[in-house]
Amino acid sequence: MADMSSGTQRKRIRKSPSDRRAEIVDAAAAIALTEGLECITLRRVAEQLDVRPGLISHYFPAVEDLVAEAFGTAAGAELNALLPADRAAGTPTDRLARFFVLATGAAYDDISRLWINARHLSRYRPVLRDRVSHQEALWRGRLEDLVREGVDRGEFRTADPYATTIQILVVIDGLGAHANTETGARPEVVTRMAVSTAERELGLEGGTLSRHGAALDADRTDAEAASGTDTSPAGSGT
Amino acid sequence: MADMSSGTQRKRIRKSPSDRRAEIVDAAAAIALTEGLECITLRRVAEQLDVRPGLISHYFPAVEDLVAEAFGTAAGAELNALLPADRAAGTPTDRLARFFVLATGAAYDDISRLWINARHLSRYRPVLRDRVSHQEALWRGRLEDLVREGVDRGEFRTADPYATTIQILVVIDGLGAHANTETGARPEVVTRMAVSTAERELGLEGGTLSRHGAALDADRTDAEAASGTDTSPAGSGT
DNA sequence: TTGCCTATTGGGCGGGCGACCAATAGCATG
DNA sequence: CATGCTATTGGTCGCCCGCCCAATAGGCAA
Repeated sequence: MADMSSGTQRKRIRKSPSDRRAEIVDAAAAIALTEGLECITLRRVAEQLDVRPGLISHYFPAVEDLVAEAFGTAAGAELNALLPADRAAGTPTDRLARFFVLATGAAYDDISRLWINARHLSRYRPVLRDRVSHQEALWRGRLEDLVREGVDRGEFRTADPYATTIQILVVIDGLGAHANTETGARPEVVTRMAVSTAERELGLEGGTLSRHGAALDADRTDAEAASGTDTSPAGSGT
Repeated sequence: MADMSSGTQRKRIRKSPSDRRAEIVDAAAAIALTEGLECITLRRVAEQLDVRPGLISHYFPAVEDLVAEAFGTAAGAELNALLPADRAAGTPTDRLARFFVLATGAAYDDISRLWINARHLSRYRPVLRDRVSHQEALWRGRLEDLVREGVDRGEFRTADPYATTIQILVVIDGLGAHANTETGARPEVVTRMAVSTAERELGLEGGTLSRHGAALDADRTDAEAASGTDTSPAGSGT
């Protein structure tokens, strides 16, 4: 215990490459969500993990790769939260309603910000652009599967599940576009645009999804109140 | 003509502050459109105008102000191109149809990119954020006026012109979100989403705006073929 | 316990950025 | 033509960035 004052010489902690790598990606993903993708710098990530910048460089010789990886992790985690892959989580209608509840609330703003961020940065960073395209395909695919399942079960009705899926996503993107600038409140009709589009394109009676959503929202709120909020994807401990 | 080889010592050209300032803003706006807002740096703008970086600094002590100004100029010019302020340019239906032709074509991609760029950068730059909000208000206002005029003339039918306007803009934003990443073609239904939304929300028969648009598009193409493309806002010489 | 492999450190290099300032030279004015 | 105002220059400063590399020390295996 020679020196316990300021962090003059932290004891080195040696981890397995795979653990360390995962740790770095997670830290970068957390930074991406809270501060933005351009804040993923060698020094910033290193500081977060309390290691030296060179170490980050060692695992990611090119930072752009880390940025892309971080985005993929964050977006992927959110996708799993919004549209769980397993089919046991309720009827298509229930799951779609849940999706809209989560993707329309103010809690989705961080994700909107991330998408705007990534789509813009894609202009300059090819590796990230590929990742963004990949994630877009994943989101689209997951939602399209849900739509098709609903059609198969007779809950939804659409001639072109693919086109319907894209239309829903376009509206969601449009609603999220203002996450960094919006100030005032929007008319109810606008807030409901995503749900309305889905109901219209899926041949559902107006209000169907909203009603399911309201019920699910109540459940979700109750669960959170009882067990603490653990819906967030990456652990942003302090 | 003593020295015409490398630019060893360019003759100074002295301009009036207002001229120079405008020149700087225009150059910055051009850079914003072609390369992105983060490429508006003292050195880059100076190079474009063939002056020294210090001069830019002199007119804009804080670069952020120049960035905001440049965005405002570019976005404002585009707005005037899409939705001319004067009411003599045809019936509301015609003008709205023209708007969609211009705002949906591939030529609009640069503008989409600019909006994505600005909305993202707004996260970090307050001055820019204010400008973006202001431009959003202008676009919204201009479109809303058109909608109201159409309602007054009995061409459109909507209970809430404001909400209708926002819905149209949300769809346009959603369609433009992928300007940096999109690769393949989209289903026709998706491409037509903006027009469809407008027709639905304005109580127009399906296809009304498209038909007007097709006619206008033909005219526009003819005119361009005859007189050269001069629809672009900022002169990007060379 | 000893030794080795390698994860980790510490430091340095070049580059681009915004900001600042004293010196210079256009150009209108008299 | 001479003079003065000021638009413009040229250079510097500090900051943060990505990238690279030789030296160091953690911790598992022998």
